[in-house]
Amino acid sequence: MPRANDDAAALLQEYADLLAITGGDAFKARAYEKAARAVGGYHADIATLDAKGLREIPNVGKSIADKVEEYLTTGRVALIDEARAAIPPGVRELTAIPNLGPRKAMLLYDELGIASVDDLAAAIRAERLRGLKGFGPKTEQNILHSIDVLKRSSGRRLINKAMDVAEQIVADLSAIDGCERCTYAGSLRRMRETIGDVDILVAAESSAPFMATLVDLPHTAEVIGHGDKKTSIRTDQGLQVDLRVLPPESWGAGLQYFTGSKAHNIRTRELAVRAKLKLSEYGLFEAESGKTLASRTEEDVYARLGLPWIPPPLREDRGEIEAAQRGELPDLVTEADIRGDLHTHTNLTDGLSSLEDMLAAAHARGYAYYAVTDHAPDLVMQRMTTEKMLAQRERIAELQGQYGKMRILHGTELNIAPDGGLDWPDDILAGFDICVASIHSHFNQNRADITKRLIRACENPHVAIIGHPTTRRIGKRPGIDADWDAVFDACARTGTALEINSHPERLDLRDEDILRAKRHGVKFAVDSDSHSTTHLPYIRYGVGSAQRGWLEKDDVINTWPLTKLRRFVRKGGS
DNA sequence: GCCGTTTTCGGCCCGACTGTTTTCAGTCG
Repeated sequence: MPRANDDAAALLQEYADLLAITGGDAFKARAYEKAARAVGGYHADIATLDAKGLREIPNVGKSIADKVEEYLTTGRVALIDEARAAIPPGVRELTAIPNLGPRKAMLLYDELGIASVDDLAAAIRAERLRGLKGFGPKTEQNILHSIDVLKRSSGRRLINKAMDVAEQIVADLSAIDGCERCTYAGSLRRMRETIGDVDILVAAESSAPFMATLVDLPHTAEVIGHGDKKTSIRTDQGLQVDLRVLPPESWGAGLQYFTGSKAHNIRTRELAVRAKLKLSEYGLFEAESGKTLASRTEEDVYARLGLPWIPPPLREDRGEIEAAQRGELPDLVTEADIRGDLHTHTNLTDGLSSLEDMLAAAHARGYAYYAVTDHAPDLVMQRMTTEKMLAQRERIAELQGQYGKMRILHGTELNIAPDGGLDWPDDILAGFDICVASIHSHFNQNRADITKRLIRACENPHVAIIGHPTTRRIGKRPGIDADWDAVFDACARTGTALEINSHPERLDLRDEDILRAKRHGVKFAVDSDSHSTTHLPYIRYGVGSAQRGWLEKDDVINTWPLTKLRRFVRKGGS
């Protein structure tokens, strides 16, 4: 279920944006931004906190605690409502365009009355921005391109947002009398990186109580359609949810049908037709007699088609049918296989939680090992120093053994400079248990330079993992342009793992990249890149991507026992 | 607006890049 923390954080962030747009005190805006981040990543559910508890959240003082409390009791904050009323919502929307910040958004609104992304695109095409201070031809082109990127991703949600909604609805519907089965299907069950709408299935004799409950849920904002077999609603966050209630004997066929993908279902239906059968959401039937052959479970349906059950993340018609027919489906890695997280932060750099809190949360997840990998000095804004790093190492040595048998690894996330160089010289790097190296800037280098840059990082004997390799941010920033086949070759040759970063905004590498990299013999690390204790569970989404990339347990280095992992990290050195 | 102390106000992540400008503002990480 979405925590109140997320809603409050969004509200505080909105107020920070509004302050920045109206040109208020920049430090005040920053204060709200910092508070928003802290509330969003706070370990406790704010709905359970009193005024004093709220004040204990870092960067939350009296004024912001009062506003959060007002939100918790009334559902709104008067001051934020006022600020919102002063600026059309479309103006804030403009700042979602990369390289267009609050000042330019406000200028566009003040000078030209532009109050939406569509307005802006139209204004540029009508050449109305000519002569506007700070906007030249290059900027116009960049904005148009960015709007394009934005549009292409619009309408789809990050997987964690859709998952929160789906899991809450499944819990609500499962509690109703007469509910035999209930789960989510569709692209969410296939663990796609973004979700268009949420499909919920229920197996029950009578549909009415489920339909009625969905329509009356607190987050239901609009009823799109309300029928006997199907009801569709839109949540207050604009996410469409379709509920289908199936007779229990059709559960398996329905689940198979509504899980998709469309391409996979076309293939399974073709198989049916060739066997003189008919496959629908109600079951697998003999074409002539109409006799039901299978429908109660997915396993039955696949078996009657001559196939083993196919895990949903594989159902994209990317060769899974053929592999299933040959009995060569991969034995996919699962979340339970993950023995540790190899890329995480603390509040020593830009994390929100303390070292001790992160370790306690990692231990609670049952990890056998856990790497602390704060940023290194080249990311100047993080103000890391060699002294701070060494102090952290000492502290970790003290804490070793205090979290059951979990081994704490001292690592770092290095910054790969434009020339492929790293923050620290080799003798310092040698002191770490594990080094992740990632690109954080200069995304626009040409393909040849980026490729050389990544390969040079791989060739460093201390770099075990390339973090978020493409640096993309879903819906916000495309990935860097590299000769990936050359990079994958270098990873395989040097024994450098590629990260599958599990943060829902990154999911980097993507499933297609993973499939490609695996063919080069690359190993992978599924990491959370946690900046708060609340981010550790994101690993499930990285595992989802790994499954979509057909990875097995042995492909993922953080499923390995520590001794084997340590051998890999040494890259053939001593 | 928050924080930390120098306990009552001054500092707040800092540097680089881009596209604009003609010396810099805005944006980003």
